[in-house]
Amino acid sequence: MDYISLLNESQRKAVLHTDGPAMIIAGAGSGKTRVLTYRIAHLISQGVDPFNILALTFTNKAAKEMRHRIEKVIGNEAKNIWMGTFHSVFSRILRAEADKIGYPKSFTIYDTDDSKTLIRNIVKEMNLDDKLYKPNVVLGRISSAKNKLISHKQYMSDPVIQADDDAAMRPKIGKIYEQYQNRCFKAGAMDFDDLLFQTNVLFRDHPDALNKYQNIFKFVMVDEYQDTNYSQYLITRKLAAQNRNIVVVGDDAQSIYAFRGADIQNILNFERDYPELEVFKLEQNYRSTKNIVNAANSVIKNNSAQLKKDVFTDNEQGPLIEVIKANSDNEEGKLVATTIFEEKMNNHLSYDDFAILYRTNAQSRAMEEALRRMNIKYKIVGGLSFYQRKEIKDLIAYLRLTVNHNDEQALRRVINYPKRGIGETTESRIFVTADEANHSVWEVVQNATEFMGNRVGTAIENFSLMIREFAIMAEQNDAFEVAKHVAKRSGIVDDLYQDKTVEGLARYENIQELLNGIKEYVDDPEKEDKSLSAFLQDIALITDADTKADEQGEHVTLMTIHSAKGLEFKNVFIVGMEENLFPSQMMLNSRADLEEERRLFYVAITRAEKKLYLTYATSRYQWGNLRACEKSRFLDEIDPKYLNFKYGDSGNTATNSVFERVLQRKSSISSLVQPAPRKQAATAYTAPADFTPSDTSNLAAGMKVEHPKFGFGVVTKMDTQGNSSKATINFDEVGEKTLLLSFAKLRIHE
DNA sequence: GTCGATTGCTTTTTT
DNA sequence: AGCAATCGAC
Repeated sequence: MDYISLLNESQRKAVLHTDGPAMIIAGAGSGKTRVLTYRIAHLISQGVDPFNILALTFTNKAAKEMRHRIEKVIGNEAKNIWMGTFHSVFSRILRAEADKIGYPKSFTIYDTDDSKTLIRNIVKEMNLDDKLYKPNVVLGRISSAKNKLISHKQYMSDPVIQADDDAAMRPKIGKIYEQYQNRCFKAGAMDFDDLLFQTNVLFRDHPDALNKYQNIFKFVMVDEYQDTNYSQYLITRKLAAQNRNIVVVGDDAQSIYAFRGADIQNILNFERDYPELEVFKLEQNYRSTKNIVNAANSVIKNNSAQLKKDVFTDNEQGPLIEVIKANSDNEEGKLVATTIFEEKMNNHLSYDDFAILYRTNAQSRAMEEALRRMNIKYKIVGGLSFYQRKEIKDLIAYLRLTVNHNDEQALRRVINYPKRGIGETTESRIFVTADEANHSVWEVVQNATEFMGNRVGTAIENFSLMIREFAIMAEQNDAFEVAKHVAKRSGIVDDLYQDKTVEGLARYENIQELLNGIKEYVDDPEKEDKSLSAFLQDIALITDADTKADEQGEHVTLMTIHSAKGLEFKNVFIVGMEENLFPSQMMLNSRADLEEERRLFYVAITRAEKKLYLTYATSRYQWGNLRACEKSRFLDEIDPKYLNFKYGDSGNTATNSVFERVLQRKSSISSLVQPAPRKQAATAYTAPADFTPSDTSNLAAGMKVEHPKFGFGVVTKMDTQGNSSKATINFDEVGEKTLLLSFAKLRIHE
């Protein structure tokens, strides 16, 4: 295959560069993936062994796609390339080298929920204020420390960090970090950040291991380099230290993961580390129309910190970008759905040609509803994935515990599910006992009758025997056989089968689906290791995409802008273009944050090939009540000559776009489309800041009271039974309510 | 120890 | 509005 002729000049130069470090600055839609795949193909055609190539991507999806494309060029050999996300590649390596750093070979990978639960437990055990030490905040601190390779020891001895935490009124985070790390270690578990952190530890403390992988990975390639953090940067630097054959591809304008520790500094570091570096710039966009490319450029221009780059396109001018204003989030959904329907019909398109992008997952709801109402098939990427469902996590927890008996989070999850009379008290006693007697938790579980009462002790020991049985079975059988057995024997299947509600049935089916998935996994001829342990390792790193997105007929795609990175669609809707939503409220505090938000907008715009729609609503439901919204500042940053305002506030003249027609139709059947009048204000009462509940022991009928949520009202009836009192109160706004005085916060007036 | 009710928190993005 | 953690009652 003569792939060279398919490339433009700068692409070709980048592909033909096979020796020494290089950086490819690739603008959006400039054929970055094409360059990467062809470069790998080229290396192999030059005689490089695919086993010596390491290609790191940011998502599983990207890895899969690239492998697929390389396969097309060079055939089966592509399978032998080391390709995957940082997390998946290095978890494989850690698995092989685990004993060197003191972890079990089949260590567990804690997902974010596991981490948060563990932190919650630790905070409780340390008797700290859980209002202050919220799992999210604490995990965030720990995570960013790990991404900078700061261990808990360093964390605690660093005066600057300590000062930060002190100032935030959270001086104990270092202590929590230490506890957290110890507990993970004892449980034989790594969290996402550990996969990278421990890889660094491995390479730091075991030069032989480092050397081994340096020799394997003679050629290193990193995609989306702008999104790597320090920990990842250091791994690649170490791996490439000997051969110096490292090529990174990135676009600083598309750096959108600073919140996860990604650091633009890595690009600068890169230039410093490799003075002999060659830089290639890919500036021609092949994806989008002129209007879209230019609009994107006019947006990103507002950022101060950018590498110099000039993205242009030879594509057609294309239609203007439509800006659509709606009155509510529901109307926004309707307008989007209707427009998609009309566009598809008029232009003989497929629903596959449409994507709806939003800033936050919560926005999908209104869109889904509208699409469903119009019978438009859609698919949501991301959000709560299959593996996050309770019943799935339950079964997985059994499997995890089977493979790793010390997995604390898994044990806690299933020791009393299905119910076997091991309650909360007993559970914490297990852990306390383990701690005091200096045993592992599993030792206590196995010999529970020694430590606790006979009845509960037997229950626990029976549980441990069951897990042992699973483990023995797992030595001889593949993941599917074990999982099938576990699902039955554990009682999960029975438990779900009892529940005849719709949701219960769905849960039952989900278990079946998981089992099917495991079956598929073991039947996959490309998987060498079909053990339960290997399976668990694999799925721990699967998040959203991979789950057969493309198989089920044509559909509109819905996702966050973050998950849309690297993808492209003919028609793109960016919805929720409102202040405090996009840009997000949380990102308005610093210039750096706002610029990241703007890059995110840039990414969103450049997903579109042919036509782009930007929509916003003037009101939207948030936390259960209606809020007025203002249109996003980002809309004003696009040069208006690329825009076509619709239904805007500035009374523009009619044109014949699909959208206009939609609106006209809308007004003619307004009774159908108008959102039902909402009761406002009634529930929107918010207590004044100085609200303090009164002592209600002398409350009596006729008194005027104020409730933080229901507002003002008059007590109409008192009802005291024993020591619990109920008051019936007629509220001005929400009518009569009966409240338990021991609960209700009431302020007595007059 | 379990169940149902109530509170209060969430929403930024992901491996 | 929706969910999880918590609380109170049986």
